[in-house]
Amino acid sequence: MAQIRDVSKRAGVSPATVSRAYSDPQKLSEATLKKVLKAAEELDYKPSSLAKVFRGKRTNSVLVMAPDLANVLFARVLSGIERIAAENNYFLLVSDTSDNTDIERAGIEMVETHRADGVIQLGERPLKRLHKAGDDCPVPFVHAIETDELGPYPTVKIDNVAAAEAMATYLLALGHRDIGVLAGLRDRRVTQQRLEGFQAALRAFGAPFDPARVEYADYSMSGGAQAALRLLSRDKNVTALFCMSDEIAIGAMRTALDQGMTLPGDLSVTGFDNIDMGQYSHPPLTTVMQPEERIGEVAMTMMCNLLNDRAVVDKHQRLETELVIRKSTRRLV
Amino acid sequence: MAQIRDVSKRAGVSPATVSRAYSDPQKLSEATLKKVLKAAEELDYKPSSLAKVFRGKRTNSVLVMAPDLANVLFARVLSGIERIAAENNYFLLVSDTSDNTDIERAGIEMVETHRADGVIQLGERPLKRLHKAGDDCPVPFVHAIETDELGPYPTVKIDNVAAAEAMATYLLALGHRDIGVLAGLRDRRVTQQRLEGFQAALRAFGAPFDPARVEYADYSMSGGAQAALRLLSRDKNVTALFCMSDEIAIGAMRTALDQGMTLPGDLSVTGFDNIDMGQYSHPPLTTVMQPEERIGEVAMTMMCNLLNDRAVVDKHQRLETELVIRKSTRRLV
DNA sequence: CCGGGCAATGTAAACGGTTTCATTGCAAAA
DNA sequence: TTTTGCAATGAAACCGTTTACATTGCCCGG
Repeated sequence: MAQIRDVSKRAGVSPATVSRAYSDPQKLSEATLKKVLKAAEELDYKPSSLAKVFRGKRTNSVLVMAPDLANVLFARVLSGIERIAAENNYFLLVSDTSDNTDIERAGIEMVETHRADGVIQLGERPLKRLHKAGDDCPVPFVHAIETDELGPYPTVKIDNVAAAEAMATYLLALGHRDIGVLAGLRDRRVTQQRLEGFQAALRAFGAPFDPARVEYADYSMSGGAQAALRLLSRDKNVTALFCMSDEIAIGAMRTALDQGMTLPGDLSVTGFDNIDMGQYSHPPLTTVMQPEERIGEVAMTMMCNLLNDRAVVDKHQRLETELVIRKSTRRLV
Repeated sequence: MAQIRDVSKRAGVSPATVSRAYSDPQKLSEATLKKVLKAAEELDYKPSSLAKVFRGKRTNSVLVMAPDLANVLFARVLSGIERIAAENNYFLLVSDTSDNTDIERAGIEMVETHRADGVIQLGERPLKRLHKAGDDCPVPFVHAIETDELGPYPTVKIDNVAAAEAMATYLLALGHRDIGVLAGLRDRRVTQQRLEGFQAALRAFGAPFDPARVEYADYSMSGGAQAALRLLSRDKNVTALFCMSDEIAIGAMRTALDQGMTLPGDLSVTGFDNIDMGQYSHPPLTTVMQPEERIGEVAMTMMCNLLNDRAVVDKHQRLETELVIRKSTRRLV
C-alpha cells in the first residue's frame, strides 16, 4: 500500500503538503493540489486512518453497550444511534454485555485505552467507576433507556412512571378494577418505575392495590405467556392485564386465547413500547409508544456534544410517550 | 494519563521492559515483573491500545455491514457474530448501509485505511471492487445471508431454493393447488431463490404456476398486509398463501382476519425465517426455521480464520433449515 | 582462569501520518 | 528600491507503543 512518502515523492513535494491536500486543501495552491491528487490517484493512495487517529488522539468512534443485541428494542435504539453517528462521521463499536458487569467495565477501558472516544450504555447498571471522580465523569458517557438520573453523565429515557400511570388510568377509566400486572424482571429499574406509575393511578381512583395480582416475567413473549398462565389460573376475577412490555402482552394474549378466552371480551390486555408487532397481533394491541429510535438519536447527539465539549443542554432528557389505543382493551359494562 | 515512560521511570527500568511485562511476562525476571506491575498499578497505567494497534498494524476489529440494524433478522445475525467476536477478542464495528452502495464502498475503505481488519457483509450486493483482483479478495471479506456463491470470498447462508421447495411441497401435500405467493422485494436474490424453490415444488406435483398469483412486497408486516389485500381482492380462489417471510405472513394474516376469513379454515398461510413472533401469532405460524444466530457465528468464525490465514475449510456453507409446522396451515378436504 | 552462551535488560528505530515552526518567494506598501 | 506581510511549502518533531539488535553479567565447560 502506498504511503504518504511515496505520494510526496511522485508529486515532488513534501509529505506535509500531501497531508494538507487532504486535511486542508484550500491551504495549497491549485496547481500543487492537482499534482498531489494526481499522484495519489496513480498510486491508489489511501491515508491510513490508523496513523491519523494515533497522532490526533481521537478515534472518532463510540462504543455502544447493549444487554442484548438480538432484542428489537435495543436494535432500534442502536439504529437511531447509528443514524446520528453516521451523520457526524463517527464509527460505532458494539458490544453485547449480556448484563455482565465485567464486560461493561471492559467497555469503559476501551476509552481509557483509546479504542473509543466515549460509550453509550443501554443497559441498566451505572458503573461505580463512573462516579468515583466526584461530579465529573472520567469518560464521556451517556446512559440511555434504563437509567436513574443520579449519575454525573447525561441520560435519555422516557418517563416510565408517568407513562405507566397514563396506561393504567386508561384501563381504570374503562371501568376495570380487577387488574392483573404482568411485570418484567423484578430487579430492573423500569419494572419498578412502571409498577409505581400503575399504583399511582390506582390511588388516584381510590382503588386498592393487590400485590398478589402481580406476576414477574422476563421481558419476552414466552415469559409473558408463562406469567399469564400463573396469574390466570390463580385468579379468575381479573378483567384486565397490565403488561410491562408488548412482548409480555403478546405472550399473555396467546395464553388467554389458548385458555379459550375471547379478547378483549373476557380480558383486556395492554402492552408497553409499541413494537411493530402490536399492530398485527390478534387483537391489535393497546400500548404506549416509546420512541426507541429517537432515544438513540438523542443519546448519540448528546455524545457528540460531550465529545466536542459543547455543553449538553438538557442533561436528563425525558422523551414523550403516547397512548396507542387499539383493540385489545374494551370498556367494562 | 500515565504512559509507558512514566511507568518505566518509576520502576527504574526501560520502556521496553514495561512493554514486555504485558506482552511477554515470562521473559522478565520475577522481581522485575513485580516491580513493573506495582509501578503500573500505582500510576493507574493502561497501555494505549491505539499506539499498540498502530505499531502492530492490526486493529483487531471487524466491520459488520447490515442493510437495516432495526430488523430482527439482521439483529440476530449480529448477535451471533458478536458472540464469536467477543470469544476471539475482536471488536465489532457496525454500519447500517440502508442498501446504499456508497456506504458499502466506504466499508471496504475502512479496512484499506486500517480501521478494521475485515468486513462481514449481510446485505445483498457483492461489490465489484472485491472482484477486480481476480481470484483473490483484496480485503478479508465474508458474505452472509443474501449472497450468491460466485465471489472470491467465503459465504454462509441457507439453501433458499431447497427450503422454499420443502415448504411448498408441504402445502401441496396438504392438497393445496391454488397457492398465492406473497414474495419479498422483487430484485432481491432471496426472493428469486425462494420463488424458484416454490416453482420447483409445483413442477414436481405437476401443478401449473400462475404468475398472476404472485404479489411482491417489502419484507415487512405492512408490506405483507398490503400485498395480501391486493391478491385476495383480485383472486378469491386461493386456498393458501406462501409468504417469503414471517413478517409478510403475519401482515397477511391480519388482512385475512380483517376480511372476515378464518385461519386456517379459509386460508392456510406459511412464513419464512421463524422469528419468535410466529409462535405467538394468531394462529401460530407454520414456517421454515433459518438459523440466523448460527449464520452469524459461522460468518465470524470464517472471518477469524481469514484473518489468521488459516484456510477457510468450507468456503461456501449452507446451513440446515427446518420446517416448523404450527397451526396456520391445514389439510384441504 | 578464560571464553562462549544465554538470560535479562536496555537502546533506538520504526509505525505513518499531522503539525509547529521555519523558510521562501512574491506582491504591495513605503 | 527597500521593506513588510502573507501565502505556499518544507523540515523535523511528535504521537506511545513494539521489537530488532546491542549490551551486560553470570554460569559453566574447557
